[in-house]
Amino acid sequence: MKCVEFENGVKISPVRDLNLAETLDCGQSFRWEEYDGGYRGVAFGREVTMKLDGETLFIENSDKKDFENIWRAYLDLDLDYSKVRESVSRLHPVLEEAARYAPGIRILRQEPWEALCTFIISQNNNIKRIKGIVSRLCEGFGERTGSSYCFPSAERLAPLSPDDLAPIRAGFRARYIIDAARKVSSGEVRLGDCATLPYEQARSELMKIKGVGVKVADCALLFGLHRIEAFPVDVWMKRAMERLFPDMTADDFGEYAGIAQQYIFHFSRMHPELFV
DNA sequence: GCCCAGGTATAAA
DNA sequence: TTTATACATGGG
Repeated sequence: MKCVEFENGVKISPVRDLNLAETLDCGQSFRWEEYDGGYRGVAFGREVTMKLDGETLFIENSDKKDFENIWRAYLDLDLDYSKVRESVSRLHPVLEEAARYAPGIRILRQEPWEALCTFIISQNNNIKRIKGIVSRLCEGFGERTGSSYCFPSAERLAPLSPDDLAPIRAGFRARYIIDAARKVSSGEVRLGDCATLPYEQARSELMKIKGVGVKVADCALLFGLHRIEAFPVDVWMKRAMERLFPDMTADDFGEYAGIAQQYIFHFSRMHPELFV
């Protein structure tokens, strides 16, 4: 995989098993928008536009250093997803179909705090509205970068009260966001340690936060701390499990459970009629 | 108006 | 231990 700089960014090739729409707009990050034939968004304080032409990935408004420090890991480019698909496809024929349906899904390595916070917002909510709330949160409290705003840090939100978040219209989740910000910034919840703690302990650590149950904890672990063994089960997955995998439990999905879950989640969203 | 949305806290059985 | 309900908001 080679990375070379051009006027306004970097181009990387070859990049296989990546589809930007499937990866950036499949319900794991809520901060990417279609823009000029690609996707524009902010992560780790950098606003970039990503475009894909065949097996060449263009990251505009970036450089070699940021690619190595941020985007390489963000897009999980060092994991061979062709092998992952082979592996999970062996588990179940429906999983094979789901993986073949969206072979360009990759699990993002997002900022842990952003993943935690956005999935707190996600509870009993829909993706369109989650995006709106997250966008207002960034515009209202994040620092500017380029034409957009960074995700506000836990330290920035910790001194606020739930009422201060009224403008973002997060509803009952506002107090959960503040509780999370306080516990993360004070170190009462050691978010960084959740990358290496045993899985059950990492889950418990996050569930010290009000409004964080098993689903939100698993999403934060999977999308923010790259614990790909985490297996978030939401209402869709519950239905999919009952309907399509009645003989399997979360443990049967193996080391790539989180990735398998995302194939199924995306597939089930695209084919809701199969999940009545 | 009613129902639902990448759930969880709380109370009651 | 399991099951029912409220929760804020907005789109269908």
